[in-house]
Amino acid sequence: MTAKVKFKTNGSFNTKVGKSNTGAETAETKNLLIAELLASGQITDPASRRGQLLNAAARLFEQKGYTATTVRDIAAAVGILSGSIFHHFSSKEDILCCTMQEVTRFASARMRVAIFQASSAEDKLRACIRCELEAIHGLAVPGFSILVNEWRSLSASRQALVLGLRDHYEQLWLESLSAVLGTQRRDLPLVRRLLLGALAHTHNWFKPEGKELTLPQLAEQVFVLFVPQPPSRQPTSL
Amino acid sequence: MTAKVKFKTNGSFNTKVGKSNTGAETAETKNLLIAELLASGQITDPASRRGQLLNAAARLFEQKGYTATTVRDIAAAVGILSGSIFHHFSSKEDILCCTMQEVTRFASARMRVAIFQASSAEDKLRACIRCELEAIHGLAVPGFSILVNEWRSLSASRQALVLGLRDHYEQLWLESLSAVLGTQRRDLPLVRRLLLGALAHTHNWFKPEGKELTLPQLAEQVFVLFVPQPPSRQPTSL
DNA sequence: AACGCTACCAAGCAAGCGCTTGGTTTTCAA
DNA sequence: TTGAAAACCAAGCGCTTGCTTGGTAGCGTT
Repeated sequence: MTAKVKFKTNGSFNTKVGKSNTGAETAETKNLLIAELLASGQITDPASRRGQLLNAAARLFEQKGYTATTVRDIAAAVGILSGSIFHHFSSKEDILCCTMQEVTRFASARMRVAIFQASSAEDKLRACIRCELEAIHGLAVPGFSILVNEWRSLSASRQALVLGLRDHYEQLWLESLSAVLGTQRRDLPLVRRLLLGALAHTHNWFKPEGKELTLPQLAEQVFVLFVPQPPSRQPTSL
Repeated sequence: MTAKVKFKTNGSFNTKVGKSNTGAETAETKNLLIAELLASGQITDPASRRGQLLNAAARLFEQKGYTATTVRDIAAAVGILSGSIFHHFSSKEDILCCTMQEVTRFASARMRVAIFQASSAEDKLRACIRCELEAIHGLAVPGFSILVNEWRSLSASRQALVLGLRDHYEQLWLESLSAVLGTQRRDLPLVRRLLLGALAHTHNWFKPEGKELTLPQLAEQVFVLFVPQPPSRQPTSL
């Protein structure tokens, strides 16, 4: 279950990165990431039928919601009939569960790489925030928002399957937070939950294509708000 | 549309309040609030059939979700048959829309009273946070969470109906925030959205009946985190 | 007493749902 | 070339859904 996956971030991903440590990864590094996950058996080949179905499901569940998406929709998206789906998945809920698992694995790996590429502790946290925002708004991890929105659609037993993978993701956050806010702070889990909640909720109001507030700007604003700034930078009215 | 409702908070609600300005209201003040809203025609009489249906729908939508709740469920909850519902509402979506409107009106009025009862600007903001948390976790405003969770289930035209009422609610937040953080801060709308997002997300992890972290404690933690504290209270490692 | 109105019941319709079944095509290794 | 497994189609089953229809009981007004 808790397979010990040693991800090869040693020299593969930090080659093409220049000075912008908190920047988004290139398309090449993304493909490299997918190849790595594919080789380690963590995700399904997107070229296979099963992979096509999972990608289509992720997109449809994100757009229309789980219950509003029919198995006929998913099947039609890849050009097969609805009945044929059940040669790949045992049920509709199974599709949702598998989608969530692969999305979680991909998002975790992506964040791990982003943290690795950043140098300072502050930039690592910035990378996390930016990573999360990009995922939430569909710019990097298709289907990421269903992890929040469709959680209730999953039965308790299947929730447990995804929850195991989610632990690792949240651990990455905790480490990044503690490196900036200090390991002795006892409210780190609380801060992490509030921060992730604030980020998740941007899904309802922030539009990344807007010119007024770009995603990197939003990320920096969030960083400034959650991390106590040194008084030299902070304009105080006292 | 934007009816100017002059709520009589002059002397009705601040009589029974002692020193705990950020505390929850008593059952009496809640009933008074309902009576006021009922008299001003903002909500339906909970004793009427329509009111019973709206309350049942709010509870069921919150528990099971909109699509998972059938009109037969709602009808059975008040002891009538499913077909009879459509003498009170035009459609199932109409039920959701009306529920959201009344929930929004009630939550707005409740927050207005809480703000009024608090004295200092800091305590007014604390009251807002506590109000929101109590609403989110079903302790004060049944059906409040569907405003977030089931927003997508509403068509755009009906969303507009609820959105108009929501504006007022968010205005209350902005005023409370600006009174504490300063009116000159230009990121107030952003802070409000991040704060509301963080609070909304507590729905997924915080359990108000837990002994380890009570709701008032959580509210205070959130307040401390979002409002820059004076350096005397803030333990700095520098 | 007759009326009209509201609220409700009993029954069911049309549509859509997840999923099954039996049979056909495709794939690919031996 | 052959055989078997995997992948898929065509059809539809059983069920649930939101909603409709025709009729009726109750109630207050005139």
